[in-house]
Amino acid sequence: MITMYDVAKAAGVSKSTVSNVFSQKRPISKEVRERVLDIAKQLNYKPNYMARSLAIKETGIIGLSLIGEKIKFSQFHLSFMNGVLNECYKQGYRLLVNTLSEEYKHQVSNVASDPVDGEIILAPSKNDSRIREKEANNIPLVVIGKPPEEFEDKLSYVDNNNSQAAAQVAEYLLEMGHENILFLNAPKIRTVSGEREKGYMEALEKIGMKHNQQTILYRSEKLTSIDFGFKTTVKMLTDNPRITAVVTDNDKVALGVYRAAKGMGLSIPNDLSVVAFSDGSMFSPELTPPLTCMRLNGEVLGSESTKLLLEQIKAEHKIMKRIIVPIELEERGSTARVENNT
Amino acid sequence: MITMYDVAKAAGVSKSTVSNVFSQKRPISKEVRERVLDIAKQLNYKPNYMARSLAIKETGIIGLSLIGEKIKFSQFHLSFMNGVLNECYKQGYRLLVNTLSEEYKHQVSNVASDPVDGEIILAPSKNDSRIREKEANNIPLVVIGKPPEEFEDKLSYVDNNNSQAAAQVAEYLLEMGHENILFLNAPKIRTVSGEREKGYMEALEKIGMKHNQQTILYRSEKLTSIDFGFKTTVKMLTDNPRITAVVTDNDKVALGVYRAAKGMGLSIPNDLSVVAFSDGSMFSPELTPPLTCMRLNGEVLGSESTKLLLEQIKAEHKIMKRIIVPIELEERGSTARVENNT
DNA sequence: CTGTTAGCGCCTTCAT
DNA sequence: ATGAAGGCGCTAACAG
Repeated sequence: MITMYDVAKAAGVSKSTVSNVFSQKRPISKEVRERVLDIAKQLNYKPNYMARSLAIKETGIIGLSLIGEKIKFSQFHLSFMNGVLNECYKQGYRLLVNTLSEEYKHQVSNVASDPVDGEIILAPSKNDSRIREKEANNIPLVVIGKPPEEFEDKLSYVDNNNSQAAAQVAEYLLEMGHENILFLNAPKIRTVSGEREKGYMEALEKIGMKHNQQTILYRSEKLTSIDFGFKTTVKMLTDNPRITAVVTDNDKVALGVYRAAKGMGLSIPNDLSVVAFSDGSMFSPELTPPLTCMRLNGEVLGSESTKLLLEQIKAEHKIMKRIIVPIELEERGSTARVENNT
Repeated sequence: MITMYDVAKAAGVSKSTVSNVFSQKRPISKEVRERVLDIAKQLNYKPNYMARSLAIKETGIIGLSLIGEKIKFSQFHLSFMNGVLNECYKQGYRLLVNTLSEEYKHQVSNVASDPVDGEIILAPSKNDSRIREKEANNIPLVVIGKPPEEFEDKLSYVDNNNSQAAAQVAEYLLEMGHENILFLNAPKIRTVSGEREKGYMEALEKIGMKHNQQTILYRSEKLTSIDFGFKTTVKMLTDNPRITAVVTDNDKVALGVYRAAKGMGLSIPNDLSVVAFSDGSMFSPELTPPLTCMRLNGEVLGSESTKLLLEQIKAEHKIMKRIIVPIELEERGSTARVENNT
């Protein structure tokens, strides 16, 4: 490997001169610079990224920590990453996708700091070791979604108006005459599930409805979204045929609901209305009619959180900001009024 | 920042002992190891990634070099990344998504090596500076798609059977009676466009058809895929109404074709058949009927290329392999026989 | 404007 | 099984 020293020697200058030619941190006479650059090219020299990072204590990389179903990206992740990358690109940062499992991380050999200047954490859980760890090491952090309570006043986050959105869904369905609604919520350990439940219940209580707790179910992380949607719907609709609407955590769960409805001979939206929290970008021939959704905007979440993180990385002192990205109801074909003649 | 030295001092041992506790490169007595680990936890110590990488000359990171439309990921990229990440995950590597523009890279300050052990390069162009550069620096490389000719015998790649697949499309359409076919190919600088053209033309010539060169068009990188599909279709079908089929580079181009057909009052597939090279995962209400496609398998491409790259990184000597992932025709609703009574 | 001297935090010989 | 010393390639602080 060819180093700065080789270039310096060949050009008849000192290492620091070569360093400064590349870093442009101090003025170098034109002739010297050109000579150095010329020799560097001849020798095919490139400054070593790691050595540089070690010296300046910056990596120019931000991390994105995802925990997906079997680490598979969904449409939402895709939009999100597009937002993140776009902003990284503008500001000259790179993105490290972090999907190393907790399990793997606990191997001693791998308990190392991450090569990043900051990190975006998606879908925090109630006792998230990722947050605890980064926070302890003073690594700039932006969380997507509501952080666990103990951290809520300590870090920046970008979130949707989940509570309010859930209330809106409830009001929307109630207004259309639905009284027995099945809510297939996110896994209980995700902070988002609590937010949604809160808004949802408040809306129901506001109109004096004694809502049966039983009809809010939380996905287990052991089940895939599709399975959860399918199995739960079959079971619940069999037990309680008066259910006329289902609200789901995401579009895959909704797909499971569609399949269940089809299997049970129920028509959407005539017999069953479906609404999903989703970025609305999933279309599949199976998803007919098109899914009414509370439309998350993955790309905006991605770009906003990245801006926030980079701002924090560059800032002198710690700053805290919260950004709420509103999600709105997008009515498509999967919801309808309840027929009076039931 | 707390370093190895601090831990060593607190534990009453030497730096190298601490180092070996973490790296497990040489045996350490149980008591010492536990004491060190204990103190490390108390002090919240984590080995520094950059320092470690500098010393051992490994990063544990692989790079993925993408050049998309405005750096936006498509469905294909998504599947591809899922394949890559899955393999990274299994083998304990991390993924760096590299979308820094050429333009940006040319700023002197940024002409630095990448912090990766190897790189996957997507969609090579005929004179790809990315390949040239990595190759010159002896960085393990896997290319997705056919590399430029000068490198074809020098590096590993994973490709689809593009030439053969294009021939199959041609035969398929000819067999259904189509004689005037519009081929909206990939940009000319992408090596894949040549591959496809080759197979396509051979198939046409085989049945003795003098095919008019004019009907193969290449997307300009200045146009978005959708615009290219739309504008070209409108123009070509206006000039030559006898065209009964369109083959497209990807599903977004196909979407443009659908829009054009709709605008011109043509029905798909009755008046116009459409086939796309696509991973078949794009569905949108606009894409009705479902698109017949030569189905790329992004996930397999991703995982195979990653396996190949990691194998190469770990290998003692340079190895070269080629992997061909077949793509097959998936007939859906957008293609039909030509009516005889034309 | 340029050179010299110390590190950055870890790993790696070579000792013991 | 453990220490001590030198080096990975670069930057930074101080000189001039």
